[in-house]
Amino acid sequence: MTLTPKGLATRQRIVEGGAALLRSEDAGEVTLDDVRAATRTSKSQLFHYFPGGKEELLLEVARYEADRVLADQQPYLGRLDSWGAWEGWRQAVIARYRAQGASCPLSSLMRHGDVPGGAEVISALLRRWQEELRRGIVTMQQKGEVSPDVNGELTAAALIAGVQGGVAVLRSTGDTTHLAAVLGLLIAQLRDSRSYSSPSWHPRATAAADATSRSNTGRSSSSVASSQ
Amino acid sequence: MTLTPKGLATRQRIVEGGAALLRSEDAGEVTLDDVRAATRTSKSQLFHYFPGGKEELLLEVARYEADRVLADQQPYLGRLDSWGAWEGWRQAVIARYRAQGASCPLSSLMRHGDVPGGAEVISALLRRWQEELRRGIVTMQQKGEVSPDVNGELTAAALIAGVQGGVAVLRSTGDTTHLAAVLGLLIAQLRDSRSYSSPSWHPRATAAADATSRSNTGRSSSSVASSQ
DNA sequence: AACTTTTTGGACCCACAAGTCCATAAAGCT
DNA sequence: AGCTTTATGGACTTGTGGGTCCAAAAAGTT
Repeated sequence: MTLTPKGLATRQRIVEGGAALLRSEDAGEVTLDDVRAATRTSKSQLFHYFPGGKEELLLEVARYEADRVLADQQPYLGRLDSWGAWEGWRQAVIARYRAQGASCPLSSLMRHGDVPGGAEVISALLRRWQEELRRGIVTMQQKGEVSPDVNGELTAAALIAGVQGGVAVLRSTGDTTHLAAVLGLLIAQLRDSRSYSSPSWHPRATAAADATSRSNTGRSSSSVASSQ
Repeated sequence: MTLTPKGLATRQRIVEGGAALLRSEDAGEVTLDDVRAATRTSKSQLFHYFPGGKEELLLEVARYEADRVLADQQPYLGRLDSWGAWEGWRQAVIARYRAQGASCPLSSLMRHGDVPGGAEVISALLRRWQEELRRGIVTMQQKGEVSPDVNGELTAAALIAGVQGGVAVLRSTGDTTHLAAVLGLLIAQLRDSRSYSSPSWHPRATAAADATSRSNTGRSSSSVASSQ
């Protein structure tokens, strides 16, 4: 069951066509017949290249899209070593998802619990993504642009949540305000951290239970980023 | 076509049963037969009380759940007038969604674009939610606990995005870290804002295009909240 | 060229889920 | 009680979508 060049091309065409469909339609709504029509293939081809049927096809599309997600954030994401790069990244994210508008194929799969391995693809993506952000924060700390007191891991996690939520809101309201706001605020917080001060309370990455007691007397200011 | 008390009760039973199902299963996966079984009703009853069929039923469930979302955040959400209340709110949100775990019925509907009016229910919920948060911020500003320079509208939007994203991540990884982190950070930013300082750049709610130029020289510190 | 393997077309099957229909039971009303 | 309206049960229809199958075309191999 080896793949000839021709077969490989066909397979790729199917994946890309499927991805395109999932960008405009929900995962549960796309039918194999849609894919067939969009890729000018026959039923037997779909099952030939994806013996596991729809599930396997969707999983492959998910992998394909997961790579695109990170790729679309380059070159910024890989080089978060200046405030300009951070702003560029923020804009790239906003632009990407504004353009996409409808429903991103991944969140389609995200909740498609019935696809075994789908959750794994998603969480792997989130891990890679978060790690890139964390490295960006560390880089900024090394350059003295971000306070060493900042917990990079936690802030990266917050940024990930912010992106996901911003995109979720965007998808259901068509408005980029929330996405822009949360990223702007979190980045502003990073930027302002360097200006120094007295954190009476230190961030912990591996915090055990809950930080209910957080009496804080540090003085500081917070700036707020904006963009519609 | 008036509803007798008995009929009303049945109708309610269907809505609640449907909501329960949607809490554990995806909207697209739940069948009318599932609802029928779970609510001990017959096919004809479903169509009797919801002539619009599945669509109308889902919409009704969405409305029902939307109310619950806000209700589950009380009494904190309606009374964000102290840092304790904010922390209580944060904990309530985390607890609620951790307990729910699986998929929230709303996000199920959120992307179910084929349900006319569904998007409206969602965005109405988000608006109400965001407004409550905004009022909380204003209250804190009036009490001098939050800097008047903070843009409440924008910060509330960011919190909404944070919650949505945190929950999204939670749903696909089972981890509350992101949710806790983003809320913790945003609230910490609010708390630290009061400590005063010199915002050279002022937040704007109705900002026109993009804030690419945000040279900021304000001095401040940032604290980071944590919680597993 | 003869033969094997891969690729492709599309008819067919099957399960399942939404929605329809009619008959019957149970209220509600006078 | 007698009549009307509402509530309920469940069989039946219908459309659709995933998956199977077989046969033929196109490569690849010697």
